[in-house]
Amino acid sequence: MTMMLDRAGEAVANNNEMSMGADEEFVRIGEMARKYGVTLRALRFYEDKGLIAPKREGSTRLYSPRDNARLKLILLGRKIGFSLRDVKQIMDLYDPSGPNTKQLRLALEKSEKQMSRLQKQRAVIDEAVAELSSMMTTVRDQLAERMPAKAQR
Amino acid sequence: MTMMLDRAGEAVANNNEMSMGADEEFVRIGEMARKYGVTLRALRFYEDKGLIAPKREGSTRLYSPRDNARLKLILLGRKIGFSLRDVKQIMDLYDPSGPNTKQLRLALEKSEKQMSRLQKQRAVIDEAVAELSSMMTTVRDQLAERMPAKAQR
DNA sequence: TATATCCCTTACGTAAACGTAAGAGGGTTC
DNA sequence: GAACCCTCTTACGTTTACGTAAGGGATATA
Repeated sequence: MTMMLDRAGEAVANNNEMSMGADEEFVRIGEMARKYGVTLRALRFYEDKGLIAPKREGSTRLYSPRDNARLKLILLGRKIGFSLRDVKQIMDLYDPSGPNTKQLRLALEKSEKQMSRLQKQRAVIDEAVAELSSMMTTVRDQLAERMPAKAQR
Repeated sequence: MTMMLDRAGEAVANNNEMSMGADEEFVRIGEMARKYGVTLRALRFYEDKGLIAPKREGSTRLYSPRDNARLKLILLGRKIGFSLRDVKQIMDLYDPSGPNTKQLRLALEKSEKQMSRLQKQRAVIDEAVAELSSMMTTVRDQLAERMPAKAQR
């Protein structure tokens, strides 16, 4: 039942760089997790799926601002119901030196499909709600019948 | 890709009872499947899960009108988003000789919970739709920027 | 008898996104 | 130096409702 993340300490204690160079922009997995409200497992999972690739310091992951941006995109994708595969396909098209037209087109295409899926889902849910509430009425009535004129709660 | 059911013939051909007694009310799995638009696998699965228990003639399943009613309930349950477990728990409370108050209560309780789940789901979907459509607008704009004044499709 | 239909059981496969356990390696602190 | 805290890898487990394949009877028609 422990589905919470590690609840890391302030992670201020662990800082290997004595030089304190201009690399405060890199954060480790724990901070990343807290920052975005995801678990360590999730971050490693995304990496495993090729969605993000933090640099390493030994075996420790270090996330750059760019990695932050990628994670934001991942989470946005999840929020709108994209699968990780979808997100990856779109991200894979990213080219820092170009208009990224293809990427944008794919994103738009997938978005349209997702939009219609969402509409359908909502329709299904609405139907379910309708059925359910009519059923509840029926059940309540039946319960009422089976009860002497007592408190109806 | 063959997710269709067996497309059984009219099942009129196979009728073992020469006597033609008053048992036309019993149907075999194929007819049952067609009648309710489910697969044979599904029917067997429900049975395996203890949701329905057709009588047997040898090894062949024979569904009574009562089994029909049960299946209807199962499908209704599925439609409103109940799990098969939920449906079973409710069905298990059925007592032909009684007011079935407990059953009705449980059904109502589960219904209320399900209703709130559905509401939440709808909220999530609505959020997703909102995010998605704003994203689509952005993407479209970016695409427009990257295009000489050509056809916008 | 060959072919078509229907039925049966057993049992592995599937999808998605992680959860969770196990065992172990640093660095820090009291 | 024991106790913490953070991090790592490997790898099996979870959820739900069937899909699908394999191998085999039974019946009925051509």
